[in-house]
Amino acid sequence: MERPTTAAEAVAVQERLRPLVRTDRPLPPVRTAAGLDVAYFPGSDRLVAAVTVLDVETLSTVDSRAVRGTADFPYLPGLFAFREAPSLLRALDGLTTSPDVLVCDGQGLAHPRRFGLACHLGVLTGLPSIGVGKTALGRYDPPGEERGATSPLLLDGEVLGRALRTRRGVKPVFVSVGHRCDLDSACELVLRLAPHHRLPETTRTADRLGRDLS
DNA sequence: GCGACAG
DNA sequence: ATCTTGTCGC
Repeated sequence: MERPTTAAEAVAVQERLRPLVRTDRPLPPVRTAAGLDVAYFPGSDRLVAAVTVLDVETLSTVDSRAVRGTADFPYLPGLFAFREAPSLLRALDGLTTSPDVLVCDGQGLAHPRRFGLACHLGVLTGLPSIGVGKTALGRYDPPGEERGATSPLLLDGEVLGRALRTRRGVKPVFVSVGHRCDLDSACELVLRLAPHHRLPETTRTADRLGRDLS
């Protein structure tokens, strides 16, 4: 991936890659889904990028990879991908198998320039991708309390994702399309991946893997 | 000056 | 993201 030095350069990269995002078709059939997450060493820019690949039927882990690295870009809202994507791409390269979809820890189209981490990783790998954020970027009304309830996630007056209740009475997650996917199939998959907990099993296993090594 | 601000 | 105790609930 390209590695800009300044915020202005990073924005330019996003503007150039943005037209490559495809969201006009539903997610192709999915057998395996990858979870991606990054854990940091306390008080430093050292990190562990972790990827786990799960069988979506059994939710068992069929492949995984973790790599150590550094955050070579500061954390700036809207430029999050430049901090974590380089290491995550190295982790993906180390996998034995190629997952059918990437489930990313962050936003996809729900982004000031419509190019969040999930779009970024999707375009650079060519793989379908979905963004699942723990906090919203944009505004939303609380979805119904029951599991599976959704409400639109709005940014700049545009529907860019959905608040999705994966567990009754628990704060929703925020789903947006990354690449080669539509919002309906993205939410459907996230719900399948999160039968018991708030977050999908993909991000839970990746989070654990990275945390254990940091 | 004030509020917003993925991880 | 990470720093942090106890507490309520399944």
